[in-house]
Amino acid sequence: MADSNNKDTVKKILDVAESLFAQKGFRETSLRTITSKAGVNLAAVNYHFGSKEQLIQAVFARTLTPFCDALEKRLIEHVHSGEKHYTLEELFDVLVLTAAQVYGGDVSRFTLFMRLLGLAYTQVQDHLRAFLSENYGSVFKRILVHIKMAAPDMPPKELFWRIHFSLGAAVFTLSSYETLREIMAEDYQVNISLDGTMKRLIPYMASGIRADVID
Amino acid sequence: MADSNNKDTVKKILDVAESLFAQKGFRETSLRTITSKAGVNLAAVNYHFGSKEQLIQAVFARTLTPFCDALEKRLIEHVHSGEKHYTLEELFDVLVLTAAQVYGGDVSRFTLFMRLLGLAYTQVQDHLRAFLSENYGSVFKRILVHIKMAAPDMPPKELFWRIHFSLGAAVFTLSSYETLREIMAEDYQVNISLDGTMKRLIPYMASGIRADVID
DNA sequence: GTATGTTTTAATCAAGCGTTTGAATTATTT
DNA sequence: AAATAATTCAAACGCTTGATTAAAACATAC
Repeated sequence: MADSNNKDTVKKILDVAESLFAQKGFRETSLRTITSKAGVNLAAVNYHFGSKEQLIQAVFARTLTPFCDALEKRLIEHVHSGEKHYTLEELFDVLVLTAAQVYGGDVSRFTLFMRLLGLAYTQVQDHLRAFLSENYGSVFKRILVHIKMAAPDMPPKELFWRIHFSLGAAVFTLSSYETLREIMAEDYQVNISLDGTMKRLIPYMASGIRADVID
Repeated sequence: MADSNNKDTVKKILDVAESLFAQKGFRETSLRTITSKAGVNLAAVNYHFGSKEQLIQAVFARTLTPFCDALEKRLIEHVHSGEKHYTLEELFDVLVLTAAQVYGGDVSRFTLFMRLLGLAYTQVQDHLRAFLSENYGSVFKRILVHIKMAAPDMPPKELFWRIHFSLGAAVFTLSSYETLREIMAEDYQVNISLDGTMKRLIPYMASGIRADVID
């Protein structure tokens, strides 16, 4: 079993696929482009992953699994610690911190992945949606519980909407981060960081969620 | 010149293409699917529009042109009227009203188009981005001016970010409106309307944009 | 050093794509 | 009614796609 070479090929494919999927989308990235750019044979994808669909899922799992595990651990620990509920800002901070921890400072890979997450919402990949909800749905539900504790006075329906508004703001912004960065540099002569962008998102989302309910 | 039949074919193609593009994306919708569903010949697209790319642009133009014209007219009129600047809420209301006017109550077509707008951001279609910015960039800039008047104390960079956060919230929410509606009905036994959703977006975005700047 | 299982390779397959073509059909003009 | 222009049609073209195959190369174990 040539494990060293094996892992090389698998990793090379995952790296290139992640990058190309984020740049072009799933459908518009061919296995030929991936394998040639990774310097491996065309058949390697089907050999190591089974199919293109399973490669897509593997790309998500590689990042999502450690992130969700780390996040779940933090959330559970906080409940067990007996400390006060998170505020919205604290909760969002935990998300950002956990993301930073998992990515270990590799900003461009993080933005790449946020783009992928955005694509997962907008591109038709039924197998992906099923895969994500099956494997990571429970963590999402756990976050929901913490948001509800942070905004106890908000009517549940209203809260539901505003969480989705926030999700949209975050996914949309982070997935088009590279473009926005360029515009920012051109129009405002300012270089912004990903960290800074996420920090800016937090007060926006928190304030939006807490807005007065008119109804 | 068989104009009546011509317009029929053109309209049939546009209707079907709009719907399919919104459901599946541009790349994953083939001309064969469009033409067969529209009941016209495969070659009709290339005959009437020139290419698939130009068909995509035509789908956007059909809705965007009347919308932007109507919006521009309203904004200019308000400036000339000498009344006070719009508040953020009033400005967003104008956007919603104009959209409703252009769509004339056809909610499903409106949400369809919002999905398309979301796709335009996330799918790689350089020709589309160029087409949109060339034809509708001036209207976008005009809206920016009004937002700046509505939030005069906000530092321009911060405002820039928050506008994009809001754009993300709106596009994301409205483009997945149908799905959210189903979840809402299931989990909360409530039927929500598109109008109601947009109305809910307004205080969220306005409050988010006005959040305290920490810097 | 031979045997065994794993990985890589090049070639090929069937299917789907956007586009083009030239003839047939339909509508308009004279 | 004849001539002309616009539209529709079926068929084909060249190309790219994901997947499969059988042979070659490689690593590991005995």
